[in-house]
Amino acid sequence: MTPRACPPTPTVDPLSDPDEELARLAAALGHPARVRILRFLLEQRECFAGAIVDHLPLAQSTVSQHLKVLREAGLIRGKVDGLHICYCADEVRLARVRELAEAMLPTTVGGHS
Amino acid sequence: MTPRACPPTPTVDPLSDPDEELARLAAALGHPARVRILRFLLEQRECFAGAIVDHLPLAQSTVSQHLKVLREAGLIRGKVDGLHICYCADEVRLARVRELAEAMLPTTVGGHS
DNA sequence: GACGTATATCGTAGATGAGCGATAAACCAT
DNA sequence: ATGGTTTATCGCTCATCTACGATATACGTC
Repeated sequence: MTPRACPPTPTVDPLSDPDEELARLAAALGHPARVRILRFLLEQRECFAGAIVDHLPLAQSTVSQHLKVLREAGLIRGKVDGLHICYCADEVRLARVRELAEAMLPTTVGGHS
Repeated sequence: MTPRACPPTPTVDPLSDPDEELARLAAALGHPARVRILRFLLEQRECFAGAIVDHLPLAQSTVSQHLKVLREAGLIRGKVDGLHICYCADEVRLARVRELAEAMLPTTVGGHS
């Protein structure tokens, strides 16, 4: 019974170089805590930052730092909701990750004979 | 007329934690030079390390370092061929990246109405 | 064996990242 | 305005990453 999905605010500077773009996205995913945050957000659909802090064995400031990295990569979005900040995964952006990963692999592994 | 595909030697310690696994793979992809190397290898199907060095604006030792990171992540494999070392992308491992990325997204973004 | 070639590793300097506690900023309630 | 709550930012330390030149290792040739 979550109130609402976060509003669309995907503002990431559009990289001209696709290698750069993939590298940046991958780097943002390159830490287990950030993967956990992302997975948690996808499970919960959305939640306050405090819930994420409670969910991880890290200090509040550290989690906030990881959230910043994910935010700057465009993978999550935050919306102020009174005292809290409501975070949610940016599924459009995640789809882009998938798209880039799929573009790297011309065909599925299929026949390796 | 490439001599042969590299032999299968995918020896990466099997991580129990899928978050860790994804984070490690993403971290290996988290540098533009490494993305370029990987894309180059997929285009060329396989090539000697020297060709990769020539293809990038980096010192030989730096490229060798990046190759090591990719190797340790299991994303590429190297086979000694006389004086050279023949590198190729490990498509099984790359498929795993895709698999993990897809598992993160329960459904495609599809309907955003 | 001596020499040239190809690749990896070492050593180092500078940049970036991870983690924390402390503090600031923004908000709500009283 | 004061005080409590939530999140972001600062300052710091320690570790890791990136890049390079120099050197080591392994191979093929002579």
